[in-house]
Amino acid sequence: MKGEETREKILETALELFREHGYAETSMREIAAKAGVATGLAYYYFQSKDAIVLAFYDRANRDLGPLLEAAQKGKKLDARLQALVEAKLRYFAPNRNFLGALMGHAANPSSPLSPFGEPSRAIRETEFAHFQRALDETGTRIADDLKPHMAKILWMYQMGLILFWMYDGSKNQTRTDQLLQSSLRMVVALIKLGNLPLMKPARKAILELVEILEN
Amino acid sequence: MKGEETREKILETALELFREHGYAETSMREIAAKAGVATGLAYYYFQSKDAIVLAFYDRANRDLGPLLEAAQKGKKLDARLQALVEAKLRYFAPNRNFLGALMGHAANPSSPLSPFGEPSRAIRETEFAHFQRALDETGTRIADDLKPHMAKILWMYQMGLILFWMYDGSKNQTRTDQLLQSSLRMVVALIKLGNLPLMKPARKAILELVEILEN
DNA sequence: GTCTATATCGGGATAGAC
DNA sequence: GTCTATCCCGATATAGAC
Repeated sequence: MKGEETREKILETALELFREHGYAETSMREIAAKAGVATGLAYYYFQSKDAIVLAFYDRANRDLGPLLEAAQKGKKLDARLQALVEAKLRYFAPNRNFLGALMGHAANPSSPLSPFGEPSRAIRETEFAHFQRALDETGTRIADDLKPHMAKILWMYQMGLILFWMYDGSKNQTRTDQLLQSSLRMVVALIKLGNLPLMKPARKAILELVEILEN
Repeated sequence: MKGEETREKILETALELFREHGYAETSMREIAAKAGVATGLAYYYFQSKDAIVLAFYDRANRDLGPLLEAAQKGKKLDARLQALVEAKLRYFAPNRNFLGALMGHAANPSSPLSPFGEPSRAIRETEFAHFQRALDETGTRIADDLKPHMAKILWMYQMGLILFWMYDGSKNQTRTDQLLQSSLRMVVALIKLGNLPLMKPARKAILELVEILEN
């Protein structure tokens, strides 16, 4: 067993243990032992425990490509957005428990595990693109001033939903489903409303916020 | 009363080191050493490193009492809200660096350090009360359906601002100031707008969200 | 009740030999 | 590429001094 195979074996074992016992509760020693390698070797392939998570993000991003592709079929914006979010939640569902622990780092953009940080930039960009595509292909009309930011706004909305889902203690995360339904209606309604000329001041306010948030 | 002094000494030293080197980078051994006590004693007074942070929250809450009191002077809602938020930011400013590291736990309500968790419930409640008071004393009119939730909504808004501030890399956190200005105007405008009868459906949507979020 | 000293455990991470 | 040994950390436990 060499190189890439060993790496894969370690990653696979680590994720298994994360799912079973949680992230913090799983030690590198355990991972190495169960994978049948020395502790040092695990560190040879992954600089840190965090790095294992980044590898997981990376794989998730690759796997999600076709799934999100398939979600881009609806004719209407709300259907697309719902499909995009649901595809993601479905994919991550088996890992929901340990992902929650990781999202603890979400708020800190300088944490390597934060979805807002540098290491996950590439992943984030492909996600923006999916939202952009949903907007474009459904012919959603958006006022010129807001247009360049709308995909990012939707992405942030999605992150909020995912965050909620991770800590949703309700059975089968039914509360997340409710939230998705209600909030989605609101979001789509707001996008439509936002086009009215009389909403210009509101758009300006939102724009101001978005620009401050983006640096 | 020798005990209380030692406790204070350890807490003070810990916060100093947290400010200087960050939370994760400071060890209990260091804290004890610099405080001139045995490691075991630090654990005698604080069950864990986290417990030191909780003690800090606690003291902050006591200290903030009079400061927030003083902020409740404005005649208008926006002035009050701004004063409340600014008082808090001012108080926490010296600890901004290490607080950022702690907020990493913010998203996880089951973390003992999360501002949304059980251990900080008491603190949270007094904060709600301050927002409620600002609403009451400025005679802010709020539709009956939203009324019971408005203080909590404002509290969440404030937490968002604090979160932004903690990771605001701009000089003197000027971007936070901007964000406070722009967002505050929006919030107040929305509260006023929300009273219009034609906003009933919007209120209902918000209410739905708040109720799902509150369990 | 307050405090020191020390031993011990399992954790993340590293160095260096093979 | 792989392993063994080691380091420092947070945390726990304990024995004993005042």
